[in-house]
Amino acid sequence: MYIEEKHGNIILSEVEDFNVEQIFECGQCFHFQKLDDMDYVTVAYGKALRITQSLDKVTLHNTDINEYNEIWRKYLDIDTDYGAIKKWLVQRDERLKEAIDTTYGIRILRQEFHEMLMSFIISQNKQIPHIKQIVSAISEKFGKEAGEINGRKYYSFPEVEALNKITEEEYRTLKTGFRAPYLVSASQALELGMTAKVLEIMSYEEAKAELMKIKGVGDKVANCVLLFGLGYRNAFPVDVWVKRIMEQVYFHEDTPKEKIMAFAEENFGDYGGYAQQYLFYYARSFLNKVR
DNA sequence: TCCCAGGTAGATC
DNA sequence: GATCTACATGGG
Repeated sequence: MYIEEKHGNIILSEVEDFNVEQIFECGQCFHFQKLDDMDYVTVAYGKALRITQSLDKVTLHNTDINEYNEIWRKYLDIDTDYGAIKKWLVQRDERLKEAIDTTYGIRILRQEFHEMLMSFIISQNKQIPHIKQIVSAISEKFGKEAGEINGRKYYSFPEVEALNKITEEEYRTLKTGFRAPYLVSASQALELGMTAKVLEIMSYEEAKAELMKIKGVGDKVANCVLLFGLGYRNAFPVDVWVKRIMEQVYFHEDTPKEKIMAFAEENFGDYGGYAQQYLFYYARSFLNKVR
């Protein structure tokens, strides 16, 4: 891969294992907008970024090499060798091949911890379009301006300080329903010093236990936060879709979540998070059509 | 009208 | 311990 700064953009050439549509549509991120085919805007770390792709050329619009190195390089997981990970997973288990061949261009985004915590609490028992809608409503009402692209303003997810001013009633007016008190308890935990820095130095089990002390954070939400917001790439969130696809591919019968998680830990190990995301997106693309 | 959605807490057995 | 259910809101 080559990087150059040109006309106020950062251009990545000869990019491998990268598909901007798959990266944003695969269900890991709720804070983006599709402008056109292979043309997306994402909001993270206080900035809005337009990303376009044509074959193996990826353009990060209106940014520079400093910002790339400080934010987007890690956010887009540029330094991880996905070719090697996919090869390892398929060698380990041939049954992953079809899912990985279909969703080949996913990258696990490194998103902000506090946003992942709040977003995945919102996500429970909700469909992705509605989750996106609530995340952008919260951001527009309580976040800061993160940039203007094609005449539209984008807003970052509120920082901890701003989150703490949101009442349960306000969360309810934002259509979060029964999750409103959960969101309040999560923002209190953030206020009391639960940060990415603190959690990152813990073991996976310790960090997960810490997250699950928050009311409204169970096993699945905790694993999503660990995977997408804290860098624990062994985390394997099991939701209805992952359960369905794992049952179809591996178990051929109704199987408890615990058994699925144990299987993933045993077979996918440190790469469980990657396997999970390939399977999740494949399940949503493929099982939808079969039904 | 009924069922489901990137689930979890609390009750009940 | 392992299951059952209520929980807001929206879409098919």
